[in-house]
Order: sequence, then structure tokens, then C-alpha cells
Amino acid sequence: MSSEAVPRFRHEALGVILQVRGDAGEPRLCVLAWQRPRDPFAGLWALPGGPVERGETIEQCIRREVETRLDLAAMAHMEQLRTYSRPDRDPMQRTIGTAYLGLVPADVDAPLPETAGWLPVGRLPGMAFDHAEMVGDGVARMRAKLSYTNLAFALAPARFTMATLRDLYSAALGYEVEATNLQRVLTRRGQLTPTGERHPSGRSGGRPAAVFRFAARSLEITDPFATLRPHGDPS
Amino acid sequence: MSSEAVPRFRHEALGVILQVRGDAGEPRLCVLAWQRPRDPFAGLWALPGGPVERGETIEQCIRREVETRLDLAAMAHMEQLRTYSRPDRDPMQRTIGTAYLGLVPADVDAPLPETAGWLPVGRLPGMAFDHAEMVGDGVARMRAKLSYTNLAFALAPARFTMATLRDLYSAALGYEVEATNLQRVLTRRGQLTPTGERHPSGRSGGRPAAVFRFAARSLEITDPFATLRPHGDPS
DNA sequence: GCAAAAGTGTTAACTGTACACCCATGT
DNA sequence: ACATGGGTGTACAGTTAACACTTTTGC
Repeated sequence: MSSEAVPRFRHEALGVILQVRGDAGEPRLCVLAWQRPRDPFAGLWALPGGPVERGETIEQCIRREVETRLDLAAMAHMEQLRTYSRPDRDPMQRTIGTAYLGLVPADVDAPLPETAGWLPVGRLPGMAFDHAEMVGDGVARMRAKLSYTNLAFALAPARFTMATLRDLYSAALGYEVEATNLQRVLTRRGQLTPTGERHPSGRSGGRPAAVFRFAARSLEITDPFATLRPHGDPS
Repeated sequence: MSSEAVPRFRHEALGVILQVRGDAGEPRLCVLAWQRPRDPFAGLWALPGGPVERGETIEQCIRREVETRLDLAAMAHMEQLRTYSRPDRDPMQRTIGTAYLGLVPADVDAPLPETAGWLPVGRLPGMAFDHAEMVGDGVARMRAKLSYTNLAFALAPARFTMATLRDLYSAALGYEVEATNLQRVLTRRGQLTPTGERHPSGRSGGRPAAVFRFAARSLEITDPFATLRPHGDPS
């Protein structure tokens, strides 16, 4: 209608990279972030990411950006979260941003530069831009998918005992989970494969724990919540 | 790092606007589209949408674009689907596109221009760009949410009998649903409110049907699939 | 009365929670 | 022996699919 040229936008990709980390005692769900050295939002924390380049997809962009700071092979799952477009979300220049959710297994400990850190999502410090909202969206997506998919494969180490997995689920979901029922549910859904190994008990004794691994290493929907399913379709 | 300027992109919003329509006999799930008069993809069908303007969000853009062709008040629900960024998705110029899902109640019959139409999603004609993928994503999202939310409020007329609702669900889900169990499930979840009215039976007789309405007119999660819920939390 | 459509009752299968109880190990 | 933690058995409640059966209408 108008004769004005179509506007063009800076477009950035951002990563909500989550990992359950047990640095000090209890394992906690953490998100990877950088403390900003400069304005805007100097001193606040920002998610990794950067501007999309000319010939790449947004997903290629976030992979490229994260790769420079973290071994990408370490990231076991990645999916698009949502696109944020409030005109004032970047006070310096109009920027549209697409956030991705990335999950890192608990046994990976990639070295990080000084200014980077793993922030506990339960007690986030001040976040730059709309990054706090992105973290919230990412955590919500991950928690939902823990319920009806095998997504935990991307948070768990390659091999684990049920006690380890219980702690991991508890940290990721934000509330206590019982190992007994966790094992039953995951076993019924075919997610767990026993390795045959046993993890010896600690100083305080106790029966040695069986060691498991996840049957699949890519996302599968293991509990289709579809009520109202097709006629004659079990599950 | 590089001294090159950050690239900027044309950004468009697209709408996957769905409605269950019974124009000819059986109601079918349809998507709103326009037949393209010009290249690229002349003759193929494209979703409604257009370029994002300078001061607006992507959601404001898709609302503005759809508004010019359809009464927006008619659309009972809208949510962001996903952002598509393949560099060659628009052969003319690099364009990043964000798709939105919009739902229109079955009793709305907005007049459309000649070149527009409601395409049955079961037998889509050739679609322009990556719009077929967008329709697929939109239909999948809607079907999933029909299972665990009250999303059907956005597809159903204000008042309806269970027979009407059964046909609507069948068309939207793509398989037959029984009115008996549908009523039981929705009633238990508190989605249905009886109006007290009765719909008189037709020529062929039959008991008059009770008329219902949806208890809520905005999206609610009525069946949280969360297995592994917090200790001592029913439902 | 009979066909048609709506609505109710009942059963069976499955899932997840809670909790009691048994097993294997270190000290 | 006993404390500690892992693992199993079992009962119960909630949900949904399937289908037989009853109710209310038009003809």
C-alpha cells in the first residue's frame, strides 16, 4: 500500500543452555550466561548468542555462537523456543531475537572464561534485556517435556544409578521425586536399559546400585497424552 | 570480531488460520490461503501475512495483516508457532518468517475476496514457499492442545450440542470421536456448562439434544499431563 | 409401534502414587 | 549385629475406551 521500503531488522539468536550442576553439594538447575562488561545493562547477565549472518539459518547461528564458548558436541539436545519482538527489547537498536533451548549432560564440565558462569535458575541475578523471560520459557518447556518425553537423556550422564537420576530430576523439576516410582515409570515407557554394572556402595554401606543408561539418545514422545485417541488405538 | 556491518533482514509474519467448515456435507478442517497471482509461485497458495513494520511486534503485524481480510474479533485464539529461517525460503530475497496459529469458530462465515479460499488441510493443493510446512506445524499444535487444554472453545460456536461438538472434534483431529466419551471427559474437566436449552430433533426424530457452552473462553490447561508431580499433589 | 438420536450405566484396562517390606553392603 | 541405602510387592485411586442399555422424540 505505502510506497515506503520494507524495513529490515537486526536478528539475533540466543541460547538458553541448561545443565544440572552439583558444584557445591545439592545439584541445581543452571543456565549459562555472561556478565556484560558494557552498557546497555552493564553488570547484568546475558544469554550467549549473536546476530544472524547473511547465509545461515537462525539455528546455524546459535550453534556457531555457542560453539565458540562451549564444546557443541557436549550439547545433547537443542530446539527452538520462541521469537521475541518487542520493539524496545534492545534499547540501542531494534532487534528481533529467537531463543533456543539447549541441554548439556550433567557429567560435562567445559571450561568457561572468567566472565561467564552457570547461574542457578532458582535464584537468578539481574538479567539483561528480556533474557529472564527467555530463561523462564526455556525452563518451562524443559519441565513439561520431562513429563511426556525421554528428554532426560540430554541432562543425564551416559550411565547413572537411580539415585543419581532422582537427584537430577529433582533439580530439573524443582521438587522432590522418589526413585522408586521414577524407575517404574521410566521402565514402563521403555526409557531405561540396565547395563548390568553395579555401582559400589559408599562408606556408609548400603546395597550397591544397578547402573542404567537411556535406551534412546534423541527426543521421543514416550507418553502421548492424547486423550481422545483414534478408535481402537491403544496407548 | 569482523568489521563488517551486522546484516539486516526482511521479517514477515504468517498466519495459519484454521476453521472447521461444513460447506459441503461433512465438516472439514480448513486453512485460510490466497492464490498467488504473480511469481514466485504464481498459481500456488500462500498464507496470509506480510512484512513487519518498524515499530510493531510480530504479533501486532499478523493481527494487522489478517484484520484487512477478516474480522479479527472472529478469531478466538492466536499463538506463536515457530520462526522459519532457511536462507532460500523466499527465492526473491532473504526473509525470515514467523508463523502464528489462529483459530476461528465454526459459526463465523466472513466474506472473502475471490482469490482467497479455505483449503482442506487433508488435501492441500500446492503451497508457495514453506507454507505447507507451516500448516503442518499449526495443525499438529492444534491437535496436541485439543487433548490437554480447552482449546476447542476457539473452534466451537458459542452454543452447541454434543453431536455438533463430536463432528467438530472429528474434523479437527482427523479421526472419529464418540460423543459419549467426549462429553464425559470434557465434563469431568469442567469445560462444559449446560445452558438448559434443548435443540429440537430433526425430521427423522430422535431425542432433543441438550445445548452446552464452554465454561471458559480463553486457553486453560485442563489436563496437566505432568506425570512425576510434586509429592502429595493430586492431579 | 418403530426408527432415530440422545443420554446413562457398567466394565475392563492402564497409569501413577504411596507405602510396607525385603536385600546387599560397610563398619 | 545393625545402620544405610537399593530394590520389590502390593494396594488404591483416578482416567479413559468400549459397548450395552434406556430415554425421548418424529413419523
